[in-house]
Amino acid sequence: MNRASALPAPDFVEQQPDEPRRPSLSERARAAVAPPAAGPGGYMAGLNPEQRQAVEATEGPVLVLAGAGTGKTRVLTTRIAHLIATGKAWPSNILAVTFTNKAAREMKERIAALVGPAGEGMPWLGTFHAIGTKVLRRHAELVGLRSDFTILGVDDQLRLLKQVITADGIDEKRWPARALASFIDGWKNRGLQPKEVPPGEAASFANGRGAALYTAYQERLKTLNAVDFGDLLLECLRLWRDNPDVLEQYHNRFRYILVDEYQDTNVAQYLWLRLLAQARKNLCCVGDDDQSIYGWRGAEVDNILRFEHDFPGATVIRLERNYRSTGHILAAASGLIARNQDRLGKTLHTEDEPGDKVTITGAWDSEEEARLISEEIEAIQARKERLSEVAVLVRISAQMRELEDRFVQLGLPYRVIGGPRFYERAEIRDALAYLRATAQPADDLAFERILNVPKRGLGEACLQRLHAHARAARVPLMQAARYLAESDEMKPKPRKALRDLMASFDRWRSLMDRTAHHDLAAQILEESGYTDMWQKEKSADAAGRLDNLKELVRSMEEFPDLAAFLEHISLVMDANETEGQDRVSIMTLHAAKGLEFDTVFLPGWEEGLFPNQRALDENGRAGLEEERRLAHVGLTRAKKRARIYFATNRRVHGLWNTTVPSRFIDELPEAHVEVTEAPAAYSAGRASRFEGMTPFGSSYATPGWQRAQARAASGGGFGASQWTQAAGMADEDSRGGFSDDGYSGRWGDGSSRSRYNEGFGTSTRGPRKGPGGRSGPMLIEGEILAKSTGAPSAYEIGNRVLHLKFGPGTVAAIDGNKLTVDFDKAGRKMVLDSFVERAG
DNA sequence: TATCGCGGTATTTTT
DNA sequence: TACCGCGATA
Repeated sequence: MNRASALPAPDFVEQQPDEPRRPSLSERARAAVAPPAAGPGGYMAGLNPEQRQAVEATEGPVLVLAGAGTGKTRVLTTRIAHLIATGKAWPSNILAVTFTNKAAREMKERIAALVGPAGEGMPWLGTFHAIGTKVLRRHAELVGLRSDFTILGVDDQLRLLKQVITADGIDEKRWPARALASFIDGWKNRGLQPKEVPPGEAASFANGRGAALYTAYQERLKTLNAVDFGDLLLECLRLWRDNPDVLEQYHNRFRYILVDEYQDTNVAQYLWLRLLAQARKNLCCVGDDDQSIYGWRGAEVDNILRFEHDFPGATVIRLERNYRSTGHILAAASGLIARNQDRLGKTLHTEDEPGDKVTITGAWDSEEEARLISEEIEAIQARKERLSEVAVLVRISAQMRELEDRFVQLGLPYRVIGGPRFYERAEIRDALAYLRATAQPADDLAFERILNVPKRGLGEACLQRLHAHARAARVPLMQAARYLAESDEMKPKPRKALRDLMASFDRWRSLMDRTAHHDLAAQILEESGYTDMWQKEKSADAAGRLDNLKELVRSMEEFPDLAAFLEHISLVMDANETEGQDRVSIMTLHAAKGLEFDTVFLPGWEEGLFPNQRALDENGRAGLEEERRLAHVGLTRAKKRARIYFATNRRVHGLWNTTVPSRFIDELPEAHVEVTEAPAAYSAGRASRFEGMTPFGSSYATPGWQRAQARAASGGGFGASQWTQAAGMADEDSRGGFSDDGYSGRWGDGSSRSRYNEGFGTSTRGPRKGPGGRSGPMLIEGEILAKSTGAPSAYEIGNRVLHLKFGPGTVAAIDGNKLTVDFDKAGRKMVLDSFVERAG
């Protein structure tokens, strides 16, 4: 429904690229009727002085350092409105770049709200990649492509690389395609074409074959008329450098350039912007060096740190007034980030009240941590606060599972944000491959992908044969297939399968101009046996996949034809957000950037996990600082409450490890933080306050679960300082040598750390198997009972149901709103009926 | 050609 | 522990 507006409108009515576009009639009429007003009550209303300055400094290079919650997007959108309102530029003269489709969409909406109805405004507002695509499609022939080039997803890219590697006679097991992909991505991020790769780096893959493989890969892409994500920027650079006249067109067109999240730009993007901005120099970059968390993906904090140097005479404006968080939260976050050396430095302040202090809570293990969090959330729920204002932000997705398990048991509604993107999902890419193969018979990658999906007996052997023939005859795979289906080179069975498949493609292709493209898509998925394949599959996510396919078909209606759909699909499809329901959000810290919640839970603040050992090992101080920025991002997501947790024991790759609280905890300014008392329910062991609290505590003779209780009870007894003392030795080491030694023992390799944990069993097969062991099930049972309403269930024994996590199953017994279900895959479980739906 | 079981591996992931 | 990808099997 709002997907229509969610997808950037296909730009069918573009003007000629040569001259700056004249405003359309409606644009002129609208401007005449309702000019946005800058005065009181106008678009400038409510801006603070710095924000206003950022809006009005239209000429020359401008860097807006916008701290978390300081109204960054507001400035950006108002600035665009201002440019338009003052007649300095038409919407089509403004280039506004974002990183995500979501950000682009939001900006579009907000601008529409400021300057007038949506519709044709801002044709050049979009992601780097979307705009790069648009540019390339216009000048494709100048970089050796056709304008209908396809954009490869990561999986296509990997398959292609695998082929390239094997074709070079290299053992793909020793030199995996994934590794090469990350090399190539790295080079592309830095704007390097194959011949520009430093020899030393090229040598590090497959005994010096790196650069050659990169070259071969690029050649394969050109043959296939395809590009990968990196090329969308890289090819623009090549285009503009080799064709000054084309670059000049864009200089004339883009009179003002705005960039969102500048701290996340990589070298290629920097070069891209510099080329475009060099003529008029009206470049406005908005960002926050303290929120740069994508260094590992090629983002260069340096771009923002060097801005004044790169663009001489730049105006730098700092937005430091925070409109989001209460005082203590902001002060805690500021105190933490102040420890970073590589930063331009901002001091956030708020006029809001101090509010609650940031809390720190220690838990015995990750299970208890999940329990404490879920209990707090239940309290929030009981207070009738909205769950959509609550988020749990984790460092790594592996942390999510325990939380999810817990939430499922309690019946707490949650949603996981992130995960695989809609268009990256296997079923979507398969469906797209069918459509591509139908619309573009020369699309070998697409054809190869679906040749044996669903299984039709056309396996590896058949594919090899097709390849051989295609290569020999220099024709696309599809054509080779057609030939082989008629020749007698193949055994009867596969031959018939191939012939049937080709007949199907012919039929679909003949329907293309007679059938609505979305109906055709549905028909293709049906007749190819693809939907059948998932219907037969009994796994938990099969139903979801079928839904996704339906969603895909539905979203096609928004486009005029198949070609238009395929052109835009790879860049703009978003995960279908099931909004509207009141749920707790669980996501990684990375995914949380740009969001805000009343209450934010931050579990897992432990050395090794957060800051992450690997980040430390691989990037030393820079890695540590990026982790610290991540912590800062996490804290600044909170409007009213931020709660930090750490667990003393956590299972890593299946082994139990004893952990030390994160150094970030000790780095928080004490005045704005409090260490929580354990909830009354767990105060049974209060006396044993000093037991079980250190990683090498004396209490290991006590059964695990008892220690957990004691530990929780003593929660308030030891502040950060006590921890520092208790864990002093480990702490010192971990601080000293994060890049090479001391505590370097990689997490999960107990060897070098066991000296801190003598007798404790750093890595065991489960510390909690003592008598009484897991008191868990009992407790859980109790909770389920407590929540049971006793109301008659809507289900009957024998009903087929579908569960969020466990997949399809049959109801075996009913007790109020509790169901006992025999799941096809997961076995017998007891679940709340609100967690299942009827399976058709 | 499909399936089983073994071993290796295990951050973060805007496009 | 859990998953994935590959090689050995039927």
